[in-house]
Amino acid sequence: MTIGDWTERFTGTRNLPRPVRDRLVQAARIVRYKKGSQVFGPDNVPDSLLFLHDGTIRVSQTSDGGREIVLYRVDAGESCVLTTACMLAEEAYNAEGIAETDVTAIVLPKTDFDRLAAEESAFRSFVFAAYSRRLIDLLRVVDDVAFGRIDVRLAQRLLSLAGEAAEIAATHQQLASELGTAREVISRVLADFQKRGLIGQSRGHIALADKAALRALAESA
Amino acid sequence: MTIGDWTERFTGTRNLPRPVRDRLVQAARIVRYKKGSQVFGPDNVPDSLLFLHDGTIRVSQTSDGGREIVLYRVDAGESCVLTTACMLAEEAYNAEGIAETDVTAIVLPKTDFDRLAAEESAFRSFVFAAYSRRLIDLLRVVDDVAFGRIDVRLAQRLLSLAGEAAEIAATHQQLASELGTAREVISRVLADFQKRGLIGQSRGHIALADKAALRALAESA
DNA sequence: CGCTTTCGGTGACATTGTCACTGAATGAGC
DNA sequence: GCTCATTCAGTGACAATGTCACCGAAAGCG
Repeated sequence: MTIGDWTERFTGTRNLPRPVRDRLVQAARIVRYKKGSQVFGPDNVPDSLLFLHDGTIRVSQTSDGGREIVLYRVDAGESCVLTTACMLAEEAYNAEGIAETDVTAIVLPKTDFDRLAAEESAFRSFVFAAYSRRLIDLLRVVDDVAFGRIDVRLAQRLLSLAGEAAEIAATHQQLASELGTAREVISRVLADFQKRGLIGQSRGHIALADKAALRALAESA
Repeated sequence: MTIGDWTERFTGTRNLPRPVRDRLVQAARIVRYKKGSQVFGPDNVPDSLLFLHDGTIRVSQTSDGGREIVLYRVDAGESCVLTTACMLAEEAYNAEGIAETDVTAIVLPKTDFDRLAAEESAFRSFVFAAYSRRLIDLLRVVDDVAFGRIDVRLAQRLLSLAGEAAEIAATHQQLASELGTAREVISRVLADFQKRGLIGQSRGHIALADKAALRALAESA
C-alpha cells in the first residue's frame, strides 16, 4: 500500500537531494484515517511529526462545559505541529484533530525528523514556517473570539466553508462549534440572515443566496 | 557594556560546547529596553531571534476597536519566537511586545541562529520547545476567552499578577486589557468582589484581602 | 406505520459589552 | 495652600451574546 514518492508533495522535502528523499521514503510510514476518526487527542499523543498527504484535518478545542471551537484546519501539503508541540510542552491540553475527509498522512519518526532538521536547512525552514503558521492562526482566533461580532464571524465562516459552492451541508450545531458559541445563537443569527435574504435554509443545509452581501457583512470588521 | 557569558542563562545554550558558546558571545548583540517601551510591534519586526536575559516582556494583541488582550508574558531565560513567526508567515498581525520592566536581551542574527539550529541538537530542542510553549499558551487564551467566565478569569489573573504579594498596582483599565474586556466590566466585578470581602480597592491598587476565597473562585472552572 | 433520534425554534433570563455621562482623586503649576 | 487638567472609577440604560428549559418538526429505521 504505497503512494509512491510523497516527498514531491511538500515544500519542505521537494527540493532535498535525491538520496535524502529516498531515505525518507524508506523511513516514513503511511497512515490512513477514515473521515470522522480522531487523528490525535488528549489521550492519543503521537510522538512523531505528521505530514498530511491527502485530505483535511480539523483541529478543535473542547471546553469543560462541552462547548467546542475550531482552531484551524490542516490541509494537504501541510504538517501538523500541534502534536509535537504538546509532546514537548508536556502540559495538559484539550485540543483534538479530526479527519474531516478520508486522510492519508506520512508519519516521520522522531529520530528521522531530528536528523533531517539538523542536516537540511530547507526542511528546517519548512518546520519553522509550519509552527509560525499555526501561531498566526491562533492569533486570529483570539482576535475573533475576543473582539469579533458573531454575525460577522458567521458570515465569514459560511463563505469560507462554501468555497466555490453555493451551498453548505452543516447543522446549526456544527456551525456553533466552528465559532465556539451556542447552537441557539447560530439559529437566531441564521434566522436573521434568512429574513434579510442572505441565505436559504433547510434541515442540515444552508444556501448562500447572496454571497456579495455576505461578503460585505464579513468585511465590516 | 557587556554582561559576561550570557550563554549560561539559557537551557538552549548552557550545555553547548565551549567553542560554540564563545562564538555566540561574539556574534550576538546586547540590547536594552526601558520599562514601557515597545520591543516589537506591527511596524517593528526584527529579523532576529530574541533571548530574554533580564526582565519581562508582555505580549498583547489590540483590536481594531482599540481593545487589548494580553496573550502571554516572556520571562528571563525564555526566547521570544513570535517575531520570527510573523517574519516567516509574512502575514499581517497586530501583536506587540512591551517591556514590562527594564529589559536586557540578546539578539542573535538570523545567520547565526540558522547555523546553530543546524549544528546543535540541544539548541534546536530549545527553540522548538519555545514555539510549543507559546502554542500551548495561546490554546489556553482561546479556551479562557471563548468559554471562561469573567469573574473566574479575573480572580485567576489577580492571583497570578500578585504572586506572593498581597497587593497589586493596576488600574481597572489595565486589568481589562489583561483579559480583553472593557473597563466597566472590570469595575463591576471588582465592586462585587469588594462587597463580598475578597478584595479592597483604592485608586490604582487592589488589595487581595481573601486569597483563599479568590483561589476557590479561580478554580471553579 | 409507529418509534426514536436529531434538528431547529422560541421565550425568559443571566452575563457581558457598549455608550454616555458623572464626579472623585491625583499631580502639576502657580 | 489653590486652580486646573488629567486620569481613574462609578453608574444607568441599553445591546449583544450565552444559558436554560421546553417544544414540535423532520428524518431515519424497524
